[in-house]
Amino acid sequence: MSEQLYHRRRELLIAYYRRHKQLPTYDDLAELFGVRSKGSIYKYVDKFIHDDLIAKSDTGRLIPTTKLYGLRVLGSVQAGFPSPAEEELVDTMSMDAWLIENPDASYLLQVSGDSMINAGIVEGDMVIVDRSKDPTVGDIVIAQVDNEWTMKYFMKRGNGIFLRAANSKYPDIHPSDELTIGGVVTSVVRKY
Amino acid sequence: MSEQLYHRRRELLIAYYRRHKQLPTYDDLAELFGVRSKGSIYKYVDKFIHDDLIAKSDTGRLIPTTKLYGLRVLGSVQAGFPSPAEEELVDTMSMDAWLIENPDASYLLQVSGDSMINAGIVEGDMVIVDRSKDPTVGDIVIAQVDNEWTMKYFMKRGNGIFLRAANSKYPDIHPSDELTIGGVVTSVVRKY
DNA sequence: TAGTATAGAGAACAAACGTTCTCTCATCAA
DNA sequence: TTGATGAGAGAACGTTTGTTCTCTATACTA
Repeated sequence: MSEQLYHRRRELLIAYYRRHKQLPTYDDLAELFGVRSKGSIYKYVDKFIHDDLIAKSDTGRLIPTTKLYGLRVLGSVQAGFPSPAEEELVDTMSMDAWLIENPDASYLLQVSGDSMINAGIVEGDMVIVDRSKDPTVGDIVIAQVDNEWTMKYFMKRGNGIFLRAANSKYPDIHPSDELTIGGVVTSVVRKY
Repeated sequence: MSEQLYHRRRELLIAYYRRHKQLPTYDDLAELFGVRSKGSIYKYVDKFIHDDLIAKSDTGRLIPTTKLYGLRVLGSVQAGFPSPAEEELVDTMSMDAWLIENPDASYLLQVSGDSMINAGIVEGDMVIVDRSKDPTVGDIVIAQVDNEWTMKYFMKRGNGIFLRAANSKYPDIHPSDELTIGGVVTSVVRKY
């Protein structure tokens, strides 16, 4: 089969999954490729499986692999990363799966203020907060202080715990009584 | 139906989709819920659709919605965000879809070095690079200098372009001849 | 030119799938 | 106790879906 045609249809398949978050059936693929015969599609699916783009369930339905929905990882800057053209031999990974360990207990929060600037967290960033994790010293936590929610380092001295900003212009906060923790920041995401 | 039972099965459905990246069939759901009757599942699916967790295709197959695979967005720190308990009326979004505009032209890179520290990008961060975007002044780009790849601000003076680090201890780089750009950094991701 | 390989058309079939109904059994209220 | 409600069992159905085959038309090779 023509190499360009195969590549184009491969892109069509990926686009389909990205849009529908579900793999097409053989009939859908036939329509997507502009082909009337399911038997022809069958041969294509074999190639896709051989390329590890998709897999098959027990009943023959198509299921995606990371290569289909993930993003290519090219290595490391300043270590001389492989040319973006060589698309083979590279790993792929999904942001969603990588960033979020406990999806049910996690939520997103937009950052305002500059109290965590030395930790590389600036206004407008999104942080992913895991409510199910117990904070340990040095973790960045979401905490309620004086009826307001803030993001601070979780610290300990002796038996007492206190909060510290990653910005020297803010003083430490020593909670008078109980400290309500809204979760531990597990990742930071910024979009330009 | 029992509220706890419904909630538990709702979680089972979400977990299934996260693990398989594909929605179950009615038979799969029956096995997942420990129920033998497909007819019973049918009523559950109606509730899931009513909750906007899933939808149906023309042929009755289940397709996911953002509520199923997305993450809850709770608002803004320091603006008094809603209690993590109120799970209604909140938006959901998918990291993958939000971060990556051109999946085919994007790739991931791990950051080493401290040249972008003032831009809030530190060693170990992952950056998402879009190869299809043209850089404009002020963008953070991946560029090849002396056979090495670096991450720098893209700058212009008059007709000439040059690169600037977000760390005053590194000097500006004025490329002698051609400057190879590997893409524009569109987002930064950090995991603790 | 003759021969070969290959993509697609098209039909056929068994298994899987969504959908609908009826019936049973447990729970709860009056 | 009686009646109502609702979840699940189970069977039945028409359709969709994956799979396999045969045949035709086209492109390429020698």
